[in-house]
Amino acid sequence: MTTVDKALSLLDHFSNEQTEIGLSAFARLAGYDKSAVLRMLSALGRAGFVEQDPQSRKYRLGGAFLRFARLREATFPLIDLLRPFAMRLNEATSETVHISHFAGSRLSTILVIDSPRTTRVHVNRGMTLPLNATASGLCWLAFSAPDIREDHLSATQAQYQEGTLTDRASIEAHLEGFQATGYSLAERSFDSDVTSVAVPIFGMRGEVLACLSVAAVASRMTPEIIERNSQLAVQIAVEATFALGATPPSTYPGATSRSTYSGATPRPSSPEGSD
Amino acid sequence: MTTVDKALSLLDHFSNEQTEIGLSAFARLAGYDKSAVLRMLSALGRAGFVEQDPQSRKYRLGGAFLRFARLREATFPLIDLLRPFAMRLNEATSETVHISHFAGSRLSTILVIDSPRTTRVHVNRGMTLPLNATASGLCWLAFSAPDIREDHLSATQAQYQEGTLTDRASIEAHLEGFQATGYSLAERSFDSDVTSVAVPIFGMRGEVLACLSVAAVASRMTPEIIERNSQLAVQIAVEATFALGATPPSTYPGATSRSTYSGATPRPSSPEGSD
DNA sequence: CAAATCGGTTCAAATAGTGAACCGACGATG
DNA sequence: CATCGTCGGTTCACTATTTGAACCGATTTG
Repeated sequence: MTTVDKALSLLDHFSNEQTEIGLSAFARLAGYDKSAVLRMLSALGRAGFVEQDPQSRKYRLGGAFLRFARLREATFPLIDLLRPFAMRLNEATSETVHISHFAGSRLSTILVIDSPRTTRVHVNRGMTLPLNATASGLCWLAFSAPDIREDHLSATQAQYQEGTLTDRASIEAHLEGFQATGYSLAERSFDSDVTSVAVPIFGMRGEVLACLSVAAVASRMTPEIIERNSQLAVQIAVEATFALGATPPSTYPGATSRSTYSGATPRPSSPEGSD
Repeated sequence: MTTVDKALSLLDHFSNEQTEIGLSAFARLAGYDKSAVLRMLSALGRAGFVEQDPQSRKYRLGGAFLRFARLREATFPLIDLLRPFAMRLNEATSETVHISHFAGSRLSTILVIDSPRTTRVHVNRGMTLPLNATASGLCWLAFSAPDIREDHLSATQAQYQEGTLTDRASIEAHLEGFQATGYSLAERSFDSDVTSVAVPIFGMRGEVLACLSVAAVASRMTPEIIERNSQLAVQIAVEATFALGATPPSTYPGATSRSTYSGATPRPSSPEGSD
């Protein structure tokens, strides 16, 4: 593990719950020596990746991320390209739809379109999703390369609800089922009132670029509705994969539904777009 | 300069013009050894800050920036807070308004609201602005701390147009003028058809958090219009500073116009927000 | 007011980074 | 179709950077 790895891993300790961290707390969290952490934070600060609150002397994420995120979307406009597909799925299901993306050893939500219903699931943009407890996480595991899957299966899995999958054998059994059907399902597994399905969007090398997910209040999700929503999701995800210039792997069950492709109508970028 | 500094400085070679860079090109651009660059890029890749195109083997910015940018805005919602002020200035002037932010040794545009007119200035979100040639850059220099200003004045300044300020003496002379009036002015200095004014928004320690700028087709910007737009900008920037919980430094000329403060109405976050 | 904790500094010891040389693969060029 | 140049990536002796225990003064806490 290089010094750069250590420095960058410091950033992983920031979260929605923990937005500011002091030097000593950082050293404790990361398990590095205080002087080492200070040197790394200074370097991160010089680059604008962290900044220090002048009052409290605590560190928080820096403004450089705004620039780089913009540049990243200019380079590879994932969110812009996928938004219209998420919107179509949202319209077709009237449920909250979100897209998550794996980067830097986290699966994180990059786009959310809320359900129009009065009772609906709220998903925070930017939220990190556990791989074993959410439909998106299980989807990512199921359709990723075996060696990548192995890395994450060997880690211990947190239990969020009674029905959360935590032991390796049952997770693997479910993953095989998801590979066969083309979508993943998580019933009251992360949140006790939420049932979700998720489907993979593939990149040009057959890797899972993102997961498209429908999240609904669990009581609404009868087997029939689950079936209908997942079919819609599979179909739209396959279209999204094609729109990205990729093709789903031949092993992907939804790949046969290419005939239903009716042309995507992505809009370039929301003029009102935030950030 | 630590290894972390070097690794992070690699990212600065990405731009809107250069979105993908190969290993050897990187080594040449950065002036480091190829093996060192490879090691640093690998570390950046492990953290999701760069990713490699599987075909061309070139490197591009990674997906982790999406997560961190979101987290940064959750921690410190600069863009969300400033958007309503930029919109008010846009409505009051009917010109393109943009806000720029200094981080990681770059001044970069974080928010743009286009003019409604048929001839208007287009500013790219995410664009890096030269300090000596734009109203925003000059504004940032004029109202930053002397030692920070010194660092950037001692660097050589690029010439973009005939009238671009490049020699240190005349830049400093202009900065003094801007400090006296409270706003900066750049006439046909970066783009030959654009004239801009910019004003500082201050943070809690009196530092320049962001610059608010009005950019217009140069032929429209008569001295009277410049005067009017800059007065509006100063007034709104002072309000924005107060809305951030800060107060402009007592030396700032616009600070006296506090009486005109009529209450900010920031909306929390655009539900249609992109990214 | 004493004890604990904070952010930050120091320096000898230990570890990680460096870079010239080298590799096979690929694409132009003669 | 052989040659040359360049590509991404690897190796390893040499060397420069990182490490962490001890220490500092300033706050915070009991």
